[in-house]
Amino acid sequence: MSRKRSASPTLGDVAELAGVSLATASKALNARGEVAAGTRRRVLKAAEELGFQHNALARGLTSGTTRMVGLITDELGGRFAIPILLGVENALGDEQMSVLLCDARGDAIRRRHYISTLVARQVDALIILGDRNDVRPSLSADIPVPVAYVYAESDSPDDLSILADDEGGARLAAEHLVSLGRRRIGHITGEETYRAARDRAAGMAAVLEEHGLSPAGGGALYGAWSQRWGHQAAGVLLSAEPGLDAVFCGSDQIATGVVEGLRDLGRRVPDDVAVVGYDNWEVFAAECRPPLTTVDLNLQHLGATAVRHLFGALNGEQASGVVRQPGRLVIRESTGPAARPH
Amino acid sequence: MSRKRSASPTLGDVAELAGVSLATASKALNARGEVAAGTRRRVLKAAEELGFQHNALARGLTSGTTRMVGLITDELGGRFAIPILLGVENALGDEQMSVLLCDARGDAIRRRHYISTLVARQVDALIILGDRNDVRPSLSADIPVPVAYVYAESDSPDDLSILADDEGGARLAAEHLVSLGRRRIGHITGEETYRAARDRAAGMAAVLEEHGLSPAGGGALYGAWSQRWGHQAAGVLLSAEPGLDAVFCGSDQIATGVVEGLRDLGRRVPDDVAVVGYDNWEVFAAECRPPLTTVDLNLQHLGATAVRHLFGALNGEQASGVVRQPGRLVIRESTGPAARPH
DNA sequence: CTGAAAGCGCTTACAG
DNA sequence: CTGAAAGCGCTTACAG
Repeated sequence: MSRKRSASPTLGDVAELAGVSLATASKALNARGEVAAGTRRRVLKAAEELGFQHNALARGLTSGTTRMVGLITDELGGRFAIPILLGVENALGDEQMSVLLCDARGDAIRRRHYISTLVARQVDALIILGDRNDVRPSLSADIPVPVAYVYAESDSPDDLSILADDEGGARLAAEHLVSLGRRRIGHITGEETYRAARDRAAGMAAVLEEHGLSPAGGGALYGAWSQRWGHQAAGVLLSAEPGLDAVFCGSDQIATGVVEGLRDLGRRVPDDVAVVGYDNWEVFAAECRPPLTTVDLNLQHLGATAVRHLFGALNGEQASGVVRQPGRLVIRESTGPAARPH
Repeated sequence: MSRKRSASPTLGDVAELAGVSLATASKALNARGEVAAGTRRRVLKAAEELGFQHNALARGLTSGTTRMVGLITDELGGRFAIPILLGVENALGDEQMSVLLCDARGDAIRRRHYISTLVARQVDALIILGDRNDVRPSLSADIPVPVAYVYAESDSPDDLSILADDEGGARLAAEHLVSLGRRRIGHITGEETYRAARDRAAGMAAVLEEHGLSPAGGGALYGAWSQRWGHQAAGVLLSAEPGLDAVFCGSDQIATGVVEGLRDLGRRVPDDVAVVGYDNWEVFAAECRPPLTTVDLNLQHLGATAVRHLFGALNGEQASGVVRQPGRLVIRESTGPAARPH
């Protein structure tokens, strides 16, 4: 398999075979219009015959655009990077663009290094993906191409940040529970150091207040982003609030633990207690017994939105500020109509 | 943020500032040795001052190497692509190389298209990632650079395939259970259409036979790669084999369902029944109650191995055939010492 | 040790 | 409509 890179046919070869000049061959292949139909046909045929492919390097050098976008992630292994990356890749594919991927592994030095590597590679634009939704220092200073910050927010108002609406997502969940007639609603979530956790708690608290309700257990229970914590916290919440009739969870993993914990304590889901998750992570949400009603942040769409804005910027449109993209509620059985009317 | 790509300094600018020729500047920066120390210093200083970065396009055009590797995945969203990708990215980063990522989404046309795009972009090598470990038709015919097939096997012996040793991984699990004194060992796994499922079942069956044991329930129970199936199959297996004392599962997801199913039927894990998973997918394996003993296929290492072989090929080493990389057993509480001696 | 020149493979004014 | 020429930013023999 270690064939040497065989001399691939060049535009010169095509021109020769077609009996035209380099310039004409180039114009014909690029459909620049100013070529006779017959000539064009001959060139196309020659290219076809030789299996000609433009050398992207040479093309980039002359045209000034590489049709490559650099994507820097913080933590590819994390849960958020992949769906966003997928959305980016999809959107770029539609435009015949490619993504050059770098994983900074949460290291600032490495991030700077990758940025300059990508710039040296002449990417047309850059996407900087965060693994949590906190605000972070802008990195745009030395970047001569458009940049989009996705998921994590840049602290500079001159930058473009594309964010998921965590507070709004939480509101959807809470409104849903309230509309189902639930009144004693608790919130079990992950680490308080995450803005995601705080935003979701805030969204939920706001809805409860609007409806004149107070949070079951006195407020959000912060802990870890794990099933184990959910399982444990379910017990804690239940002793604090025996009349508990709903729990909104900060993640589907937590929700899975909560559902098990409630079951172990003899509560039926959703009959006694309705449960809502967050993330719509299929392997948890769909496989939970019962399957979870949850909030889908539409991360894939987040990536696509970033690409769209970047294209805008490349076309000279102004691109800065914060775009906050709404999530949606996915309703499954864990909030099925309550058995007990209120 | 939508600054135009400002005229980045070129090598010419550096040469001018340093008062030397283009050629000398190039040699100085590339440490080609044949430059006076003082000159070299001046050039370096000038480069530093201007914030000079080589234009990778121009460099690639003249040097014939881009230091980019194309990576084509089948299904980025799948469970296997990410760890492997991470391993590749890591290994490449050490060599100052970048990865150009394309997701073919399991579409053959799209795969072909991406291959030619990547070749046109002059990648130095290509990695083709499969999302299941089946054998697939070689794609190397039109690829003028070294190619490594990872996770899925190419059907051509001239190609290089880097695979996980699924049968060996299953043997580790089965040997572990037998060594613990378990004798009535069942196997619950995913879809039989997956070679992964068949290989693992075969590895387990071989070990049982070597020890003169026959499989609990009469043989592998094939189903789906889900907790739900695990939960259900646990019941099936238990009625077929009431004396069941161990289950080897085809995935951690399945194992999670099995553990729950056994608990629902009044069996204690590991006291009554030991359970082994597969994948070492942390969010399941570590969060299961009890945490799962499982097989880690070392996927990240698979990616690194592919990169190493590819570098070998770039240096003219012969690179073809199948490399099968062993997994390892991760022991957790789900196989803790049996309470009942046998 | 240094530099002028050719060349990598393309595109794009500019003449004809 | 067609083509000769310059140029993109670099590297690398080759002379000096």
